[in-house]
Amino acid sequence: MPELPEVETTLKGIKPFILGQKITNLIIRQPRLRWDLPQNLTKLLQNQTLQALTRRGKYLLFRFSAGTLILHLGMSGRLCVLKKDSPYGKHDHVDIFFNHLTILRYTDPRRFGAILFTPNNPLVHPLLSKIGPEPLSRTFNSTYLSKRAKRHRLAIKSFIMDSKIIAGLGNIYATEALFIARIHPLKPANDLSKQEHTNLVRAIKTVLKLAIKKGGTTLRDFKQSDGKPGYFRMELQVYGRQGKPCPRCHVSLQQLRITGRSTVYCKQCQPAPQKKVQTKES
DNA sequence: CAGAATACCTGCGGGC
DNA sequence: TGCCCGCAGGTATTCT
Repeated sequence: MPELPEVETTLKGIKPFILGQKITNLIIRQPRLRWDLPQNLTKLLQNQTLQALTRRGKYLLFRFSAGTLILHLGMSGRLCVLKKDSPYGKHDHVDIFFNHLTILRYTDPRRFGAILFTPNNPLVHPLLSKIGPEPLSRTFNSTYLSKRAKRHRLAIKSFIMDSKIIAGLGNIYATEALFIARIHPLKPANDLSKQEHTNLVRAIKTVLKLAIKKGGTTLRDFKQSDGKPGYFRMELQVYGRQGKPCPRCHVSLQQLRITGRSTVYCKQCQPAPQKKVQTKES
């Protein structure tokens, strides 16, 4: 469910309903997520007014005077805004009540998500301190990418999915960006040319911006306050389309597995990397 | 040290 | 219909 654009969509969807509002209560039905919820979370948040809601990578940051709630949606997490007394389901683990009448509900079947609290600057929290630049910021550029790639021989797809290199890029968008940039996902990161780095940076920004734009249309779901999640529908060019024709050249799309993650690419548009030949002399 | 495998959970679709 | 298997948008932790 949540890659960077969906987290951004979630943020935009819930923000107008809860910013400046005061937390009156919490209902915790399931405290066991990736890590157990803080024991005293209700006490920490009670009577706290939401001062700011921001995003860092795939983490949502809810700032209060006492500190910051750090929330990650994991693989299957969702947040939605509901009216009080809305019926809850099996995986609706946490309800945060604002002004007695609005519920911010956290739903997560797989419970890979996380909810943490820090009294300090969240950006120095161990989970956030090592995250790379935001892909849509100016600091994420080809100079940065080629500099970081120099030391790494691993597949470019794994490289750009490393949050220490870039914040928030997941399997779908890594796959899509490599297709757009016409780079084979297995190409070693330090074998990319300067031009390829430039193309890849541009492709990442393009695909994320477009996805966020499309996610914007789902904001209506949040406004309905009816418990429906914000769907994120978009036109994926290659992800999940293995065996189907490449949208550019119509050759059948290939699938492979890179460090456990399914990867789709076009063998014609994304030519296989040159294999390095080991010679006796060198 | 880089990079790969593993672990955490539930649900779903396909094959039998 | 039901069981078993593999797979799923993430990432910290453990291993080699």
